[in-house]
Amino acid sequence: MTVLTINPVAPHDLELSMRVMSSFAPDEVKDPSVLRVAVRIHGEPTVLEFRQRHRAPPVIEVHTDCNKGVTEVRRIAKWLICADLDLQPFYRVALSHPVLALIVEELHGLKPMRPASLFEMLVIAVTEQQISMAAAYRIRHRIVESFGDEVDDLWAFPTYERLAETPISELIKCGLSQRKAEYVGRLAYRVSRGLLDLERLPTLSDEEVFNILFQERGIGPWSADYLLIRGLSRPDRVPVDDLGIRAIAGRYLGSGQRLTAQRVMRKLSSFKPYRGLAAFYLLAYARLSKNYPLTPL
DNA sequence: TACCAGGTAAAAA
DNA sequence: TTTTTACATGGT
Repeated sequence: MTVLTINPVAPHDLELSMRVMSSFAPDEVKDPSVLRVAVRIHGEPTVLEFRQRHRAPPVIEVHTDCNKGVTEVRRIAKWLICADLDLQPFYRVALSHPVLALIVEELHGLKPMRPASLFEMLVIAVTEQQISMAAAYRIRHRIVESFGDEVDDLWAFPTYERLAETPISELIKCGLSQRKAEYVGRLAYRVSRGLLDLERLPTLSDEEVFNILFQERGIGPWSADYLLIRGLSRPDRVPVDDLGIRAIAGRYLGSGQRLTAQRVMRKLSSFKPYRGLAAFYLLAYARLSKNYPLTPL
């Protein structure tokens, strides 16, 4: 058993972040004070357990049975919870806005959580195209339980090598359309052959990442931006065609009706360069509120 | 039962 | 060049 300590950039509220994440992905969380994730450390499926020990300054403890590659464990652990993300500059911008000021106060310390790998994020994006998040989640669940690796009671997401050698017909059996199954198979193949270099993306600018992803079959503008904001936590990126964002921007920043993509960007423009974080906070607030107490402006 | 849900590529006009 | 269409599952 290895235990290591992470000191995230303050503020960081892990339990709040977990509550928001689990509201997006209908995974039953047994103990809300512990985050448990299956990842691969140098290829070996391992469970990481996160607990927040102190609030200010934030201290988070990570437990794992993996006894090799402590450096890699720390890197992935920090990556998963966005430990290095500094929310303060965003908060300073948000506080000057009547609606966001209330929301960032309510959700102080909320950080997005990332999937364990950018390849998983690619598959998440493809599965969530057009269909509901619940339907996409169920399909992904079947993919994970068919081709992933079980560790304790959790599943590590399938490797791209595994999905690259999986027949398209097997992916279709998980509930993907013919087309999406081809996208996933092709992306897995291209990553495994080094034709699509995901490792390089974190070092590139938003536009460079967007242009690389947009060239891939099955990755359109929505998916490219979805990976940028959710997979790479680029704080200014907004998947502007996103139905959820268009609805929530209408509810909190507009008339109540779903906005057009153009109007979403107009409404978010004052949060530059943190438009994506602003959208994330709006979505998170809506998810956590049974009703929607903030009236439209 | 319909219809819509955090889009995309390819066909048709 | 722009517009239309097929597509998969799950919730309401």
